[in-house]
Amino acid sequence: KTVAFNPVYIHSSVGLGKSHLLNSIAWAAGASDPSLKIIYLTADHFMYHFITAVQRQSALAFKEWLRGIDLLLIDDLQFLQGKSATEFGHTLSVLITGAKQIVVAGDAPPRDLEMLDERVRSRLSGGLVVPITRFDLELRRAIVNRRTEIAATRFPGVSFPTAVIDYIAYSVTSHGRDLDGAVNRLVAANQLTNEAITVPLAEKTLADLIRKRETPRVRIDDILKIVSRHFKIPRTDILSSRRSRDVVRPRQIAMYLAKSLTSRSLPEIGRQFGGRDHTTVLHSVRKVEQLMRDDGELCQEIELLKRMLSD
DNA sequence: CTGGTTTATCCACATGCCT
DNA sequence: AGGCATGTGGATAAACCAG
Repeated sequence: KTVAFNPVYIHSSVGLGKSHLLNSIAWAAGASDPSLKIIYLTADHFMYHFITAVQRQSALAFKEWLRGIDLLLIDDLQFLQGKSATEFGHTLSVLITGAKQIVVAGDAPPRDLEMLDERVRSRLSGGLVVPITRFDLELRRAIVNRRTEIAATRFPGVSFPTAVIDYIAYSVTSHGRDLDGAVNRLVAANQLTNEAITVPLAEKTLADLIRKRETPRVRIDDILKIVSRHFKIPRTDILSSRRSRDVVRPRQIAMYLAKSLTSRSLPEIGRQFGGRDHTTVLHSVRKVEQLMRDDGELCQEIELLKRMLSD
C-alpha cells in the first residue's frame, strides 16, 4: 500500500457530511486491513487527551501512543481555539512529520485557521486539500422538485407552488437531508392544519433550517495587511511592543476593526496582536470609539477601512 | 536633558452566561 | 461547578512634552 497524500485536509461547511465521510474512510481502511490501528477523534477530544497528558506529566507517553497509530482522523478542527491551540499545532506538526497517515477535517480552508500558526497552516495546505462544495442552486431546486413530486403522489391534496420550491431551494443551503426535511415538514404542516402551502408558511415552518446569512468572514490577517498598508507601517510593528503614537494608533484601530468586523473574542484578538492582554484590546476598542466620537475625519477613515475589508 | 503627565499594557479579580 | 467572555480597578513603565 502507498501513502499518496499526507496530510489530507477536508473542508466544507457544517452539515455536508464531513464526519460521515471521515467515518467511512476509517471503516474502509479498517476493512481492507484489520491490523491497522485507526483512531478517530474530534479536535476537542484530541485536545482534551493532550492536555490531561500534559497535566499528568505523561506527554511523552502520549506522543509515543500517537506514533503507534497508522491512520489518525481528526474532525471539527475549527473548534480548536484558545490558548492551547498553539501547543496543539506543535503536536500536529510532529505528527505530520511522523509520516503516518493523517486526515483532518474542518469548516474552512487551511489558510483561514487563524488559531494555528503559519507553519502548521502551510503544512496542511501542502497536503491534499479536498473542498466539499455545497449543492448549487439548480441542483437544490431539482432535489426539492423531485421531493415535492413524490409527496404529491402520496398525498393527493398537496401541491407546491413554484414560488415555494424556489424559496426552499434558495434558503435551505445545507445538506440534501435538510431539503428533504423541509419538504416533509411543509407536507406535515399542511396535513395537520389544512393551511395552504405558501411562502409565508414556509418561512414560519422552516425558520430553524435557514441559516442566517453568514457574515462575510473577515480575517484578522487581512485587517493587519490593510491597516499596515494604509498607515504605511510594517505589520511587525503592529505586533511588536513598541508604543510610539504612530504605531499605537494604527494598532488600536486594527484591534477595533477586529472586534467589530469579526466575532473573535477579546482574548483571541489580543493573542493575535502579539499576545496582548484582553483588557488591552478592550481599552483599544473604547479608545477608538471615543476618538471617533470627536473626530469626524478619523470616523470616515475607519469607515473606509471597513469597506475595504468587507467586500 | 529633566521632571512631570499621559496612557498602553498587564494583572488580579468580579460577574454573567453557557453547559 | 467550571470554562469562557466581558468588565473593573489598580499598578507600572514606556512614550510624550514642556521648560
